[in-house]
Amino acid sequence: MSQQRHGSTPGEADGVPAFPDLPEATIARLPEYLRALHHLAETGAETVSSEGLAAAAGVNSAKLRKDLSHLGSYGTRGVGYDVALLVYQIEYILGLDKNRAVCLVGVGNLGHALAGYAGFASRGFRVVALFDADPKKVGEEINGLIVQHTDDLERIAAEESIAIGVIATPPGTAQAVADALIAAGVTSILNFAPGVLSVPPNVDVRKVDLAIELQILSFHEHRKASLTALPGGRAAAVAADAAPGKAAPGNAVPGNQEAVGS
Amino acid sequence: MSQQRHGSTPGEADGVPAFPDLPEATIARLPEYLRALHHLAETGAETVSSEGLAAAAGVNSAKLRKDLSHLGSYGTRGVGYDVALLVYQIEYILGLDKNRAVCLVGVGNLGHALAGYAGFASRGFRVVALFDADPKKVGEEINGLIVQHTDDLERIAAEESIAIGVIATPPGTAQAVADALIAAGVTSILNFAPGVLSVPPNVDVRKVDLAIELQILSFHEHRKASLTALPGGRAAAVAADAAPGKAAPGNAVPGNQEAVGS
DNA sequence: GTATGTGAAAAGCTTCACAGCG
DNA sequence: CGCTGTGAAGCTTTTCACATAC
Repeated sequence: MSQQRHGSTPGEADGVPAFPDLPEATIARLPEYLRALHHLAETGAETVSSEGLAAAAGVNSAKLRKDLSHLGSYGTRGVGYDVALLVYQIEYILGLDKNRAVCLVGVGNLGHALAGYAGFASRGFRVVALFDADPKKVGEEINGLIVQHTDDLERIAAEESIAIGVIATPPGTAQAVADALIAAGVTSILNFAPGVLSVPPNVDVRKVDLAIELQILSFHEHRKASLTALPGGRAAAVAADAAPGKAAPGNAVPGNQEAVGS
Repeated sequence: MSQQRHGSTPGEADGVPAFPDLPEATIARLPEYLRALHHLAETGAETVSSEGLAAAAGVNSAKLRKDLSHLGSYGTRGVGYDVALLVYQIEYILGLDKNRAVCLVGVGNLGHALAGYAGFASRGFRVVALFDADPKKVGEEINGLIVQHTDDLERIAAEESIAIGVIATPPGTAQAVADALIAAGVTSILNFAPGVLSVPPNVDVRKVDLAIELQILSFHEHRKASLTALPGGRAAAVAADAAPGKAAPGNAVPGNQEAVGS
């Protein structure tokens, strides 16, 4: 995450738009900005201020401006940002103009739902193959796709030039699936199976663990309860709404609400 | 996110174990440590070194030690950590001994899968109620629970003292559902619907957006491609494995793999 | 006048490296 | 001697506040 600068841009002075190296925290927020922008575009807005977009995305405006400044200067002082232009720029940076092929491994409870998840298709991702190790599931049709056996995963993933593999198998088989995906040339994996995947450094893994999310919330419940239940009673009230300037709209647990990843 | 200090600990000098205020980043990793510890316990290990546990959880050992040091000193120098003791301590801190009641709103594709997700039950969370606004779904039985109408959400959630509400509705109704949950006294929400929820400051929200995860991966695909495909060819190789010290095992996109929250 | 873009300060998090304990 | 616990250093991210441009 720090290859080329930009400004003292080495090489590539001509056609190719030098790839800016954005902070990870910024990258994780761009999709949320994009969603907010699409929403604004639907309501007919042509421009939006950093204040307005920040509110729609649930972040503060200084952060938003700094994030966008990393992409280049696409705002107009005294006016705001051009919605359509910004949509285009963010989609370009995120590589969403590429219509990437996704495959999904593990068609259990969760995998089944993911296979039918409209949010994927509506954002430039095509689910092109489904796999499962269970012979009973192989052959089943879900959302227009036939479930194939994981034995064929490596071959088919390579043939279809899959860009992103989604793992929704039980934990025990996740590593083997990841290995097969990687062997087929996949370099991005979204992992729903609990546990850590071991992958070479050029492969990006993102993990979503639903139980972990609940456990984090449980911690906060525990914390709130332990403050409220204090004997004496007065500490409860104090703690419950300390942080006076903080009564902002729409956020709470900080490392989240916008930007899951991280 | 910053109510009580600790150190100049007010009140509570006796029985109640003053609640340590852990860094958010640490909290987000505790569940992963816990999973790794359970796994170790199953294999019969009684103690584990920071090195060993760190590897199992996909973090580096210094980070792990610092995280655990926030809970207190539960390790033995020269030996390591007692697995059972550490499991107990982490479960206590996370409040997992409380068997919290969870309700799930929106039994569509994804909600249906979540209702049957074994990972919830196996971690001290009881799904006690399902809701949907669609009359066709009300009355349906999923995993032993009858789907109820969202009109009754507020009343039932209050009656059942729901601790955590999971929202898996379409984006348009998520805010209304959140409002109803909050009115019923729910102070923790896990939101799968795209978009930002507006909640009072005492309510914690965590968000999981599957499309955002894919978009972040798409960015990294785009970045990798733009480095590899550079004309001249040599810059490609250089960029592809810059960051020499980074060839670590089992991780990649940093803000993630362990600790989604983020 | 208004809102962006950005240096500089502050806060938060990670890594280092080693003192200290078992 | 090995491994934890932890100050201190280094890095990333957020926030502030204002010069700059429209």
